Amino acid sequence: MHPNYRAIYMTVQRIPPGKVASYGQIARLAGLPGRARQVGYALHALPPGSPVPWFRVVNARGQISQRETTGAANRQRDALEADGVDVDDRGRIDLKQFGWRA
DNA sequence: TCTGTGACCGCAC
DNA sequence: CGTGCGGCCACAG
Repeated sequence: MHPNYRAIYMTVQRIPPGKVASYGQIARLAGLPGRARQVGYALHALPPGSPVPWFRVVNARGQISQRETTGAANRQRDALEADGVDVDDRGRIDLKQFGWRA
């Protein structure tokens, strides 16, 4: 596995339950400043059933990122609510309340 | 090599 | 509040 991917996955696993982090934030904490896109790519490549809590990663505006199939986004919303995070009908999250401040 | 694409970001309107 | 634009960089073909 690519070292950068490993660093990204390690960082994502540090997000506390009930909190969310942005792609850019993960990139910075993983030692890859400005490479938020690679974080998205790494999560996209993540196999199903992995221990990495990918659902705790949202974009900088506190919204669930939309992808090709809306199914994934819906599953992410469910996972977050099961995690105790409030998500409105438009997929928005209050970062003041649920943002992870490392 | 070169090109198109993308689970992004920040700023200007 | 929303949309658009340039910048970013890894990956696939």
